[in-house]
Amino acid sequence: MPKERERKTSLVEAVERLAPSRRVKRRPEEIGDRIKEYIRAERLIPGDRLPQERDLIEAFKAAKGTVREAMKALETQGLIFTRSGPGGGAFVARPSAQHAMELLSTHFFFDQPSLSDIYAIRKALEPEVAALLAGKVTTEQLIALEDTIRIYDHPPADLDEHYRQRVAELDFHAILARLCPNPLLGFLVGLTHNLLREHPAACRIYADPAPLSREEGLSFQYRLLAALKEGRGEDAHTIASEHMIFAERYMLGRAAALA
Amino acid sequence: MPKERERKTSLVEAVERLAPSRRVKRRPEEIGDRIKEYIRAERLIPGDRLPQERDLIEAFKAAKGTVREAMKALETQGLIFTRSGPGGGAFVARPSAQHAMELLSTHFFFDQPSLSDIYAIRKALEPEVAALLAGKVTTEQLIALEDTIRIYDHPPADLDEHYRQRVAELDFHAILARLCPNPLLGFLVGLTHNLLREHPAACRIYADPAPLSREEGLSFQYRLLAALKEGRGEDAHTIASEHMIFAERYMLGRAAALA
DNA sequence: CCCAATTTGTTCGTATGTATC
DNA sequence: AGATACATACGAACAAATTGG
Repeated sequence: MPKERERKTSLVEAVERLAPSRRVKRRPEEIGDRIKEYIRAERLIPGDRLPQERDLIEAFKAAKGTVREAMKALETQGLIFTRSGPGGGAFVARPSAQHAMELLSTHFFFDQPSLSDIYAIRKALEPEVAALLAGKVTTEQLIALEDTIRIYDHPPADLDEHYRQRVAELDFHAILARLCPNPLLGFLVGLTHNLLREHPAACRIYADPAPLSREEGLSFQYRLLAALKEGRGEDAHTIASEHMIFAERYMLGRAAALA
Repeated sequence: MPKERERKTSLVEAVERLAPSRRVKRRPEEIGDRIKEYIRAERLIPGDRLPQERDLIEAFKAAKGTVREAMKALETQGLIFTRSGPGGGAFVARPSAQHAMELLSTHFFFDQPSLSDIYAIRKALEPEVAALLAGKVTTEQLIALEDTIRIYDHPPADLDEHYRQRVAELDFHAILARLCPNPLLGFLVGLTHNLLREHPAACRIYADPAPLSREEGLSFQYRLLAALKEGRGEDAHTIASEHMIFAERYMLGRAAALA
């Protein structure tokens, strides 16, 4: 394994090259930053393997626990993951939108945005998603969307199905967000869905067997699907916008009724 | 210190109450989640102190290093911070938007959104900020905004001032985002600014002494300020929207010229 | 200014778990 | 099944930082 040796050497070199400014940070932070720089400098991509724990310990002249804390921080940031066993070690991770959204949800741990705060974003962004997607949805993707609608196109038999239907309605929009050609836009819209999913008021509404006007809600999604299929971007924008206004009014009304 | 004792007891109880499902997660993750639940259950708020390392070790029957890895993960998430020395320990942190955005920047480590991806968000969201803010900006806040404009209301003397002017232009919008009564909206808009600040193409544009049409850009901000002052929400929305369209066209044009 | 107490931060040696061959 | 290579967890000791006398 000469490749392994080269990499080891270059890590040590990289470490020694950037030697100064000791002790301005705590050791694990410093090591974590160095490893980040190393990933950049070596142009490592997701799936690539990092040096072994043992080698990192040697390169940084740090204890196992310290290196492990540094790796833990990188793992929490979603930058690496680890596997044990032979051939195991730390690997560069592929950034996952889900992981990033969970990180953000701890940011809203204390002051959660209100329902109308969230819907202000949805009203502004989801129409853009719809407009971007018009005429660009493949047949399979359309089928997936229709399958999702089918979950909630009929009255629920029990409370459990009722809940699953409400989740599926969010899923419909989440699928659109994932298909969005603008990854940032898709990410932000997905984030609003995540915030809704764990919003206390929204959870109460979803769990409550509400007298929702099924036809009115469904008609938006059917019309949206048709507009997407036929590439009518402006129509898709308008429909999505009306849908969001409708959904917000419904959610705020239910929240007031339950409170 | 009876308070300290109660808290300790309730941690142990909380740990033992939720005892099942061992070994589905790795130990530090499990401990980290438990501590999060503990923070929720005890209604701890930013500034409150968590149990000492020693007590956590005892409560979870784990080794010091394991607990430290768990705390490191929470610290990385921006949920806690630690101090050493007497009276030190782990404390619940106040969520910082800056920290959260830095976490996200590692998510866009590999595939950065394009300039037009970012401007698609800005075009949709910044007008909303402007509309929300109309008539709600205090005199001091208006002064701060005017001070920022004054940084770039005149031709730059040298390349360095030119760069600082471009940064100040973003700052103007960042100030508006911070003032935004919808914290989620403010956060997301601030995120787009952060993405721009570290976007390679945007950095090149900012560093380049470009022939920008100063008057046209400035007129947007003066008109916006007037609309905000006089509470004309719809006007503010329109002006911000036009400004974003103008800014995007400018940025895309410069990017093409530099590439 | 230093000394002592307290609490986190770091190190080391060892043992255990886990996946691969 | 057994050997190997790796991460994971443990426990005791020591170092550094911070506070108050």
